[in-house]
Amino acid sequence: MSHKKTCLCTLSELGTFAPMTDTADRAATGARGRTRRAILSAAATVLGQDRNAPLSAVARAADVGRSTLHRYFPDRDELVSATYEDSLAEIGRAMEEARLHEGPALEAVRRMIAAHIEVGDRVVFAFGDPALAQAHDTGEEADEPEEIVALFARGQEEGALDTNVEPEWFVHVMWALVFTGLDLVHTGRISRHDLVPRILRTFERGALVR
Amino acid sequence: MSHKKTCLCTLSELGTFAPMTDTADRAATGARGRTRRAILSAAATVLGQDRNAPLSAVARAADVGRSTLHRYFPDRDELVSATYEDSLAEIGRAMEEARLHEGPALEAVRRMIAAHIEVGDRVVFAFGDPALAQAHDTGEEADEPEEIVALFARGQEEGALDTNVEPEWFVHVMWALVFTGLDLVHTGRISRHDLVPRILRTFERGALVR
DNA sequence: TTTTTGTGGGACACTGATGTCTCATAAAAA
DNA sequence: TTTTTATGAGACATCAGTGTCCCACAAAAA
Repeated sequence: MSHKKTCLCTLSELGTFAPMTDTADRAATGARGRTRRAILSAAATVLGQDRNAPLSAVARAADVGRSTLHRYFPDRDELVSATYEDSLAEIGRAMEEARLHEGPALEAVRRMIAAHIEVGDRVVFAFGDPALAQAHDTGEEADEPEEIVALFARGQEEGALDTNVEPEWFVHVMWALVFTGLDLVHTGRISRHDLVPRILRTFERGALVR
Repeated sequence: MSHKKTCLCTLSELGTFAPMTDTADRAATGARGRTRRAILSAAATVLGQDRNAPLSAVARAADVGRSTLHRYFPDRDELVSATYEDSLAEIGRAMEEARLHEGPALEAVRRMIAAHIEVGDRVVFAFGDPALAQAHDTGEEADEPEEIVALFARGQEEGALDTNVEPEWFVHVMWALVFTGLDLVHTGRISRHDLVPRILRTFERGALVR
């Protein structure tokens, strides 16, 4: 405590860490956590719409100063990374609630699509840009989430889904419908209420009348 | 001809127009037209992938100098406008070849989707960014092309397509599948050969097995 | 109270993209 | 040939976005 002002070296940075919670882990504390979540949420929304939006736009949407944003995420890359990971976590939570392993696969698919719409902003951000998924995850995995592919595969095994295509194709088709649908809602062409049933109908039965 | 060097005023710009073809219309002449088309084609491809790509990237893709690009299209907006109009024209030509008014609507839809894939780069550029269509066209029309909406509507009247949704919905679903499919081809996940049949199958019959 | 923490507002230098110009050089037309 | 046309390369000023600092202020904790 006595070296606070006498120390000229980079130890002054310790002042930034010391106030952290005793558990010494991430900044989940009241004020810090709230600000952090506000920034991550705003980032997903703003950068999901326009990947090249200026950071000032993110700060404005999060209702924080640009200084504060840089204080939490030093540069753009770190913000994007953190937002990506946070989005995956948020989506994962929604998937858990959808209980993908329970009941018939077809009904699980319906719950999953509805869950995707609920966390639409995160989905658009995380899966809307192919370059993102490939940049993170250390490039080892495919960019289609395991559990989703598995669910579609189960649907095929149960004889409910078309087996003429790979389950990965269904993942991308679902994303495409979700992106398009959310965009139509944003631009006010269709109501949010109609979105899920419409996507489900088209996804399952296509455009043909029977 | 005698005022070429003596004139100091902006009439010197006439030197740029005088060499134009006698018909005094657009620059469709050999060299000029070729360069112009090369730039427009490259712009559709590059800007379709990344709307914020630097103009130097467009110039490189078109195999012209950045100076030349600016000579044809003074600023970014003019390039985008010209590329948009050119893309619409190119797409329109593809639609004509598809003969949307002939035969059963369902078969016309199949020809139309195949035609979209053929001019994929233009489709991605022109219809991939909602803001584009809304910025041009003097904002009066809807951004779904008349003829395409009409074709889907005809499909509904003929009893071939689902009448529970507006024909405009089909337009966006088709675009979504085309964008996704082309992206999967670009990233080498599926072969170009399989693309059209796969999109048609999913678009018409959906994911359900029957 | 005093001290610590979180914050916003500027000011600043730096960088990449942009748009304008000039000049030299080929190719095409006279 | 000479003249015109189309082009690429480079220099240049400008601008928006970025990242870094510093300072003052308010809320929370001591």
